[in-house]
Amino acid sequence: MTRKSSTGDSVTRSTIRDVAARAGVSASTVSRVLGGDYPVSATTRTSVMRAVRELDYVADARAKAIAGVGTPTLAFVLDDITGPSFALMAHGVEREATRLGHLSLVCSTDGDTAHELEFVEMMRAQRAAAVILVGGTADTPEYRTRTARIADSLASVGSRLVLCGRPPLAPGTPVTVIEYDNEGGAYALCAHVLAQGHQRVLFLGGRHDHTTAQGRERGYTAAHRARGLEPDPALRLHGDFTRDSGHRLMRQALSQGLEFTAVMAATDMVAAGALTALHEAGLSAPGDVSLAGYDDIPFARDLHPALTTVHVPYEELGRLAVRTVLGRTPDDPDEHLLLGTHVVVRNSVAAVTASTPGSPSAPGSSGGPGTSGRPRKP
Amino acid sequence: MTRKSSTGDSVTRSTIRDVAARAGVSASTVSRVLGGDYPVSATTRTSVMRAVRELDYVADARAKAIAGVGTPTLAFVLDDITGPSFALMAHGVEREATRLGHLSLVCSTDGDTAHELEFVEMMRAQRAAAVILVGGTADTPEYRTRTARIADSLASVGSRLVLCGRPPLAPGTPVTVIEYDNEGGAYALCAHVLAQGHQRVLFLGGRHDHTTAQGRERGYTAAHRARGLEPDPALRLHGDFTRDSGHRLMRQALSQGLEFTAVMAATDMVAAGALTALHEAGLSAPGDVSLAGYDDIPFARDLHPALTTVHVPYEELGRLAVRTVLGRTPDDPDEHLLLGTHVVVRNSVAAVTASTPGSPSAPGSSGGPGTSGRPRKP
DNA sequence: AACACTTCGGCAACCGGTTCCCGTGCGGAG
DNA sequence: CTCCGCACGGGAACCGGTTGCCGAAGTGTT
Repeated sequence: MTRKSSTGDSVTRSTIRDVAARAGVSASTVSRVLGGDYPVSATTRTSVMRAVRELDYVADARAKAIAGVGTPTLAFVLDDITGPSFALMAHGVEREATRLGHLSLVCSTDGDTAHELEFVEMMRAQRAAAVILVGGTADTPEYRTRTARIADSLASVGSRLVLCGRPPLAPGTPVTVIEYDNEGGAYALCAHVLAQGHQRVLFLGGRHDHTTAQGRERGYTAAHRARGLEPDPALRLHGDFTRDSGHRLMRQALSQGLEFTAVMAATDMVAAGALTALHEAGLSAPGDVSLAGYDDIPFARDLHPALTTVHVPYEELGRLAVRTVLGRTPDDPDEHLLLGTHVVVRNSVAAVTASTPGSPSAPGSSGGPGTSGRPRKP
Repeated sequence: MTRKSSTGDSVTRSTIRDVAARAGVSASTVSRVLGGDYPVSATTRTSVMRAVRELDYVADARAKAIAGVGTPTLAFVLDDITGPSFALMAHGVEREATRLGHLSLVCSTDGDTAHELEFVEMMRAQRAAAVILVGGTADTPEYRTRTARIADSLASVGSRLVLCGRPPLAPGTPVTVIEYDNEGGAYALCAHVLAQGHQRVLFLGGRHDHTTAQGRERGYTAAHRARGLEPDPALRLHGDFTRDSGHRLMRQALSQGLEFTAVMAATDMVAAGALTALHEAGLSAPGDVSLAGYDDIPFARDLHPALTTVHVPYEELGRLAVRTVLGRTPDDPDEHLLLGTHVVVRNSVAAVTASTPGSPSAPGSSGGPGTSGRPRKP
C-alpha cells in the first residue's frame, strides 16, 4: 500500500477502482453501493463499505460533477469582505448555500472591475450554478454593457448572474436582481432629521457615480423637497464608504467653516469616522451636531451616542439571493426583488434647539458648524 | 445549434469537440491551441481561435482538474465571517489565494463542530489543496483527536490542514500552524494597565475552554504576578466573544457591585459591548473606569474613547497561512509560525487617581464599580 | 420440469478534457 | 534523387467517476 514512505505514511489518493479491487467487485458496484438507490445484496454492500472505510475513500467531487451528478457550487464576488455590510451579505449567501447543500466560492475585487471580469470567467469555467455580484458599483454605460455581456455569457453555460444590492440592467438581460431601497430609506431618515427642526444637514456621500450613494443622495434631496426645502449644494461632500473618508470629510467640513446642525452619512462607517472627527474637534453629538448613518451595522449600537440609522436586511438579502436563484427553472421570468428598509432611532439625532450652538472651542479647527440653527433663506 | 429556444437563445454549453468540429480540426488540436506550448500552424490557430470566440467557449475547469491540470482550490472554514477579525483573516486568505491563482471556498460553521467535520469531508472530496481552519476553538481532548484525524485524512488525499490562530496538535500530526501570541499580547496590555496604577482589573473573557480566551487570560494573570499581585478570581467573568456578551457581563458586574477601576476585555467586540453598558449606567471611560480591548479591529478607533487594545496582524496571518501552505513540498517538516502582536495605546485607559470614583449615580444598577482605587491588601 | 420473473453484478460507453504515440507531408542536405 | 528530420495533426488511452444494458443466478408458478 505504501508507495513511497519517505516520511511516515505516503499519499494514498485511492480511486473507486482501488475500492472495487479490495472488495472483490467491479467499480460499478461500488458506485451503486455509494449511490444508494440501486439494489445491492447485503453481503456485497458490507464488504464494499468495509473497503471504503479501510481506504478512507471519498469520491472525487470534480469527477462526479463532470459526470453530471453532485451539487454545483455557487460563487459570490464582492468588493471587500472586510466591510461589515458586505460581511453580512456574504454570511447570508454562504449560510443559505450550505443549507441547500452547495459550496460557495468567494472572490474580492477590491474595487477593481478588471478583477471582476476575470473572476466571472473563472466561475464560468467552474460551471458555477450562479454568480452573485454583491454591493453597489460605479454605474457607467460601460459598466452596463460589460455586465450585460457577463450575464449573457453566464447564461450560455447554464449559469446565472445575480445582482445583489445593485440596480437592474436593461430589460431582457438574463439576470436576477435583489435590491434594497436606498432612496426610500434615505428619504425616511432625512425626513426624521428634518422633523427634528434641522434645516442645514450635511450629506457625507460616497463616490458620486456609485449606485448606492446615488440612491441615498436622491432620498436626501427628495426629503428636503417634500418639505419645500432645497438642500444647499455646498453641503454635499463626496468620498467613499470608508470610515477614513468620513473622518477626512468631516474635518474638512469643520475646517472650512461649513454651517450645519446635522450630518447624514452615506454609511455607518462614514458616520463612525465623522463622529470621531467631531469628537476630536471637541464637539459632541447630538448636543452640538446631530448625526445619522445608514446600514445599521452591528457596531452602530456601540458608538457613543448610539447611532440613529436605517436598517438594511443585509443577511436576509444574501439568503434571498441564493434561494431565489437556486429555486429557479430556466424559463422563469427574470426576477427583480426590492427589499424594504426602516429607520432605527437611537440617540445620535436630537431636536434642534434655539440655542443649538456651534463649537464652544474646537481645537485645531477654525470655526465649527453653524452657530445658528436658522440658516439663510432656503 | 438551438436545441430548444423557448425563451430567447438557449443554453449552448459547448464542448471542446464542438469547437473542433466548427474549426474543422480534432479535439486534440483545440486543446493544444488553448494549452499553448505545442507547435500549431498559424492558420489552424486562427481558425480555432475564431471558433472559440464564436462559441464563447471556456474549458471546463473541473474536467481539467480531473485530468491533472489546472489550479486546485483552497478552502477556509471559520466560525462566522461577520466577526471583524475573522473577516480580516478571510480577506488575507482570499487575497493571497487569488494572487497565487487559486480559488477559495468558504464555509462558516457558526461554532458547530459537526459542521466543521462535514465541511472538511467535502473539501477532501473537492481535493482542495489545503483546508484552513481559522480562529480559536474549544480545546478538548475530543477536539484534539478529531482534528488529528482530520489532518491525517486530508494528508491521505494530498491535501493539508492549516490551523490559523489555533494552537498546534500533537507533534507528528501533518499540520501547518500559524498563530499569534495571545498570552504575550495580553501580558503587555495588562502590564500597561497595571502600570497606570490600577490594581483591580476586571477580566471579561470568552468561553473558558476556548484557546484564544485561555491565552489572553494567562497573559492577564501573568502580568499581575509579575508585579507581585494575585488577581481576584471574582474579577473574571466568562461569556463569549460577542458584543452582547460584553454588554451583559458588564451590566452584571455593575449590578452585583464588583469593585474594579479598569476592565480588560478578551476582544474589542466584548469591549464595545462593555463600553455601552458603562455608558448606559452613567459611567464614563476612562474617567470612571479604564477599558482595554484586544484585536485592534478597525472600529476600535471609533469608539469613544478610542480603545486601547492590542494589534493582531490578522490579515497578514491569513496571507501567511496560504503562502506557507502553498509553497510547501510534501516532505517539508511541519511548520509552526508564531506572529507577534503589540499594544496600541489610545484613550480608553488612564492613570488611576486618588479620587477615581465609582458611579456618581448609576441608574438601574445597585452600586457601581469600586469607589476606591485602593483595594484590600493584595 | 420448463418457464417467467426478479435480483444482482459486470461490461462498456460516456461526461469533458489532456497527452502519448504515431503517421503524414514538407523541406533541406548529401 | 534519395534520405532524413521536423513540423503538424489525428487516434486512442486516460483522468475518476456514473449508468444503460445485458446476462447469470435464484426463486416461484403451472
